[in-house]
Amino acid sequence: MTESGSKNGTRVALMDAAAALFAEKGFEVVSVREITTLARANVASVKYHFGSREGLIDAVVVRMAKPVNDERLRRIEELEGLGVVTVTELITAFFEPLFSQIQNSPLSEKLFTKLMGRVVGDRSYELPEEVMGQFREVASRYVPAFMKACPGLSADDVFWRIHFCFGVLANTLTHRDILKKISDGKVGDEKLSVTLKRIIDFCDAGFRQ
Amino acid sequence: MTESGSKNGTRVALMDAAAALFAEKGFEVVSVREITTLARANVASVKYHFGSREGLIDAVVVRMAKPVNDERLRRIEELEGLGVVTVTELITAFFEPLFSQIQNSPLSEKLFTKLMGRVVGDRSYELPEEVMGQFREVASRYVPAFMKACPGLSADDVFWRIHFCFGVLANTLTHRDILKKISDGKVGDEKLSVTLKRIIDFCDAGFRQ
DNA sequence: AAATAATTCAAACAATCGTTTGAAAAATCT
DNA sequence: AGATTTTTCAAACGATTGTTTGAATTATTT
Repeated sequence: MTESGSKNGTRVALMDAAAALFAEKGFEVVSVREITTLARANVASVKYHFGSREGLIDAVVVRMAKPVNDERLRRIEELEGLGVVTVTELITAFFEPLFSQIQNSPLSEKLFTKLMGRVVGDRSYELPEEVMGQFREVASRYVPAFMKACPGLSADDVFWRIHFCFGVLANTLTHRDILKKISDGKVGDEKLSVTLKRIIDFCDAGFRQ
Repeated sequence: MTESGSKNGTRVALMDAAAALFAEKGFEVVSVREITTLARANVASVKYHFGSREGLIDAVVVRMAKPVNDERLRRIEELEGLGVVTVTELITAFFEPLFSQIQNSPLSEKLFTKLMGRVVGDRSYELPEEVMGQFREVASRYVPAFMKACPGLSADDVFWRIHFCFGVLANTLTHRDILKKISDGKVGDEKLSVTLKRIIDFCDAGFRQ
């Protein structure tokens, strides 16, 4: 009944295996048996530790999204404590937490970004209410900040543009391979930090118009 | 053995039903029996007309993507025949064909846009090679045009920014409901043409930076 | 009208799905 | 140590998956 530590071996093994498989193939097409096989655990362990397959998915998503949204909130507070805030700073504070969590993840950079893209963008999967609540809270903090940073923008404008930024992010993270295919292999290989800068610049310009 | 017309009743009924269900739920989670039930056809009709479930998916995707990509090619030729082309014109020529096809679709505007978003953005589904080839062709025409319109941009830059535009589009089309949830129902209800203008403006600014 | 081809149909295929069971094993506590 | 709880396990559950069959039906051609 310990909270964490050396116990929960099977539990985290299941989540790690599930995360890797979800990243590679998507939430809907990975079976419980695939997960338990990769985790070297019994089929029934999913029900025991997470109640159901859905419970496992939710746990994986929450584990990934929680620290990101927490850092988003931490960073906007930090920004607002310093005085006037620019759009560029807000966008950076919104995006960078995604990438700063890569180090803390059991997944490789590639798999982590893919999974994150799926969490943000995968259709046919309903986000857990806990994560939706986190997004709501993040939005409730960032939207007014964006409105203050861009006088003349309505709340509608800001919501839509944040939504657009999400889209850029989600599509970029999961679909670098498609870019490679379309460009005949000429484009798509670069360090993640370079890509992140591209994203931020694009969204920054789009936001400010 | 006629090409089209009053024949192929079951065939198009299957595609219409499948398209509606794919739009609503995603490609991976719709069963053949769901489709055939909605189409009032026999289970075996999918194998008979399309070879397999995959074949049906591909047919639905091709039917949707083909005219859009055709119009994209038509419009860029039209533009280039007129002389100097601006980024805004290119982006518009790239996006509008998506929306001008709504009238020709058996789906409602809402379902059509959702399905289109899935075609562009759904992970865990591999696009048919035919459609990938179309995208390649479209890219091979638009990328040089964008480079000419934005002196100083490399091919890398252009590919990435087109990729970003795709992301904005895909996420916007399928996830208007999420925007509504996050904004507590305050944002998300507006005519499609208004949203399209938002998208174009955002991408236009992002592209030109 | 007879013959041929195209299409539909009910029924069953084997495979896999998520879940459940109840007992064995391991870990923890008294 | 024994008692108690937590965790694992093999085996099977019923349901659903995409696919296949072979005969019945419909449409087309001769």
